[in-house]
Amino acid sequence: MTQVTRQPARTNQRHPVSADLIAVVIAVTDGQPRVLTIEQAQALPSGPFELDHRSLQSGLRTWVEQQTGHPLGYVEQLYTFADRDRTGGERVISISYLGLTREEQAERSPAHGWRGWYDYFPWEDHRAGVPSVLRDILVPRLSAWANEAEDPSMRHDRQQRVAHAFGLDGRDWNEELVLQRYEMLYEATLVAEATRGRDAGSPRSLPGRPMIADHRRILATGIARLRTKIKYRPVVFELMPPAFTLLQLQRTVEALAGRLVHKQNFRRLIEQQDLVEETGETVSETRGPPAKRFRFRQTVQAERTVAGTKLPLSRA
Amino acid sequence: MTQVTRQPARTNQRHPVSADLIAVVIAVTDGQPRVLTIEQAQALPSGPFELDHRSLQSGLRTWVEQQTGHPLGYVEQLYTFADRDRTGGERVISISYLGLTREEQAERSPAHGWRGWYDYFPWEDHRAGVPSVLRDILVPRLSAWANEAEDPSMRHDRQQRVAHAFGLDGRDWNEELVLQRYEMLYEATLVAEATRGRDAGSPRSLPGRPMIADHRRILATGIARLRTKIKYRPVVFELMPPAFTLLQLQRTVEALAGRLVHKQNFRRLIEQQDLVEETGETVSETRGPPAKRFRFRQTVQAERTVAGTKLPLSRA
DNA sequence: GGATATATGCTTAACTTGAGCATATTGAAT
DNA sequence: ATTCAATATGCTCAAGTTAAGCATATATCC
Repeated sequence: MTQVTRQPARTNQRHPVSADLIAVVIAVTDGQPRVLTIEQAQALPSGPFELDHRSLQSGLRTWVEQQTGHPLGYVEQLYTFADRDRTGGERVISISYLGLTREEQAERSPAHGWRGWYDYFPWEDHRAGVPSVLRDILVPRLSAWANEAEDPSMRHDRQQRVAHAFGLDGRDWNEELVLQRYEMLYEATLVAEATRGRDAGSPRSLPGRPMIADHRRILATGIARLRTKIKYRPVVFELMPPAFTLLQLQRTVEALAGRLVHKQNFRRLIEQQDLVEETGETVSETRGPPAKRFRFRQTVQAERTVAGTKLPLSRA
Repeated sequence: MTQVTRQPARTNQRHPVSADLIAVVIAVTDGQPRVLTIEQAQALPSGPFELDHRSLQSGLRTWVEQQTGHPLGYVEQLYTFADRDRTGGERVISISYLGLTREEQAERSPAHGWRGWYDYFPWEDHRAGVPSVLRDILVPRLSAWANEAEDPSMRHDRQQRVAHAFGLDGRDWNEELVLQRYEMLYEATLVAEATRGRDAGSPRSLPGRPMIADHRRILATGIARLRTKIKYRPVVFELMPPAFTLLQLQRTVEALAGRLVHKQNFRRLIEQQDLVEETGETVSETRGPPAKRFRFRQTVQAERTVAGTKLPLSRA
C-alpha cells in the first residue's frame, strides 16, 4: 500500500454556513430528572461554534462549563440538522449533544435554570401508573385525531400508530419511544409548537411546557437516547454521587426510565455485572435497616460492550 | 401555555464554516458487502452542502443519486465532526451518513466504484474462521506494541485492550467493535493512515487498503453501526431484492456481520418475528430441495422496536 | 409497641437461546 | 442408475435469562 495524499474532488465553491452547538444537559435530583435551560426555561443552552474551539465537543464543554461553572462528565453527540436562519436566508447547522452531570453539581439556581424534564413531557412519567394527562386528555384527543381521517385505511393506520406509540389496547408501553410520541402529538397538533405562526385563533391549552424553535424535539431526542443507553452502557453512574445506595441508584434509573423496576431483580442485575463495589459504610436515610453504600468500579472492562446479540451467532 | 416567539440569546457574531456531506453507501452482492467509492477507491463520496438542498439528508440523497443514478433507500446519520481545512485555516464541518441500497441496483461499473469492504478491513471477516492476516500478522505486531510500553501497568492495560478488542485469550470476538479495532491499529501505527506525513522512511507493508484523510475511519463507523443495527431493526431488507430465499437473507446477514449464524435458529428468529411472508414461488438455485421465496412484510408494525429490555422492568 | 417501609436472600415458572439430530429433496459426479 | 454432497426444513433438548413473588430481619415513625 502506498501512501495517499491526493485530495478528494470536492473542494469546489463552498457555501458558508454557521454552526450552533446545542446541549441537552441532564442531572437527577430528588428523584426527578432535570434539564439545563435558559430563557425562562424555554430554550436549551446553545452557542456558536467558534474558531478557537479545538473540536465540536470541546467547544460544547468549555461553553457549558462557562454557563454552569461545572464540568460535564459524559458527552455524546445526538443529531445534526440544518435550518434556514430565521433572520436571513443563511444556513445554520445545529449540532446537538447529550451531556450528563452529577447530582451534587446540579444545585438549582436562577442562573442555571434546571427544570424537571417531565414539565415538558408530562405524558412520559409512568412511575405512578398511566399519567392522568395522558389517560384523560391526550388519549381522547389522539383518538379523535385518528378518527377524523377521511380514508378508512388511514384511520386504521393512525389508530395503530397511536396504540403502538402510547401502549394502548393492552400493548406494553415502551419508554424509549419518546421522540415518536412527541412527533405524533405534533402531527395531531396537540403540542403548542405545532400551531405556531398559523391560526392563532384558538389557543387551546395543551399539556407540557413548550420551548422555542425545535428545542423540545431535541430534548425528546436526548431523553430517548438516554433511556435506550442506560440499558446497555453504565452511563447512570455519571449522574450519581461518588457513593450511593442501591435504592438511590434504582430511583435514578426509574426517574430516567419513567417507570418502576423490580427491586430484587435490579439488585441482582447490578451486582452480577460487577459494576459496583461496597465502600464499607452504611447509611440509614429512611426507615428500615441501614443500606450499604457502593461506588462505581472504574475498570478497564467497564467499557463492557454488553453486545446484545439478537442474531443466532455460531460460536464455533 | 402561551406561545413562545423569542429568540435565544445566541446570535452574536457568527464564524462562517463550510459543510461537507460524506456518504458510506453499502450494498451486498455475491455475498460480499460493498461500499461506494471514488478516487480510485481511496475516498468515500462526499460533496458540499449547498444552498438549494432542502435538508442535509436530501442534499446527500440528490447528490448520491446524481453520482450513481440510483435512489438511496435507507439513510441515517452517522457522525458530525470538525476539521481545520487542510488548505486554509477555515473550518470544515463534515456530516457523515450511512446509506443502504438494493443489490440489484449495485451493478459494478468503473464510474461507480463499488469495492468490497473487507478490502479495507481484512481483519474483520471471520466467516471462514480467524482471518490469517489477523492471526499471522496483526496479533504478533499488536503484542509487540503492547509489550514495548515502558510502564508495566500500561503494558498490562494494552494487552487487555488488545485481547478485548480482537477476541484473544479465549474471549469472544465481538463483531461490533470495528471502530475500536481500527483505532487500536491506528494507535499501534499498524494502518497506513497513522504514519502519514511523518517518517516516510520505512514504508512497511500494512494490511488493508488505506483511504484519504479519515475516510477509512468513517467507513469503520458505518460498518460498526450497521453491524449493531441489523440486530434490532429490520434494515437488512433494504439490501435485499424484492423476493429472496431465507438462505440468501442469511448470507447477506453473515456478510455484514462477518461471521456465520446457525441456520435453523436464524430461520426460527426470522419467522417468529413475522417480518417476511412467502411469495408462493420456489427456486432451485443450488442443490437440494427448492427453496421458498419470501418477501419483506411492510407492516405498520414493521417499525417494531425490538426494545431489548436490559432493565428488570415491572409489568404491573 | 405496632404499623410500615426497607434491605436482602432465595425460589420458581416462563421464556429465550445455542446446539444439534433427523429426514426429505435435489443437482452433480461416477 | 446410483451415489454423494449440499440443501430445506421440522423437532428436541439443555442451559441461560427474566419476571415475579415469598420470606425474614431490621429499622423508623407514631
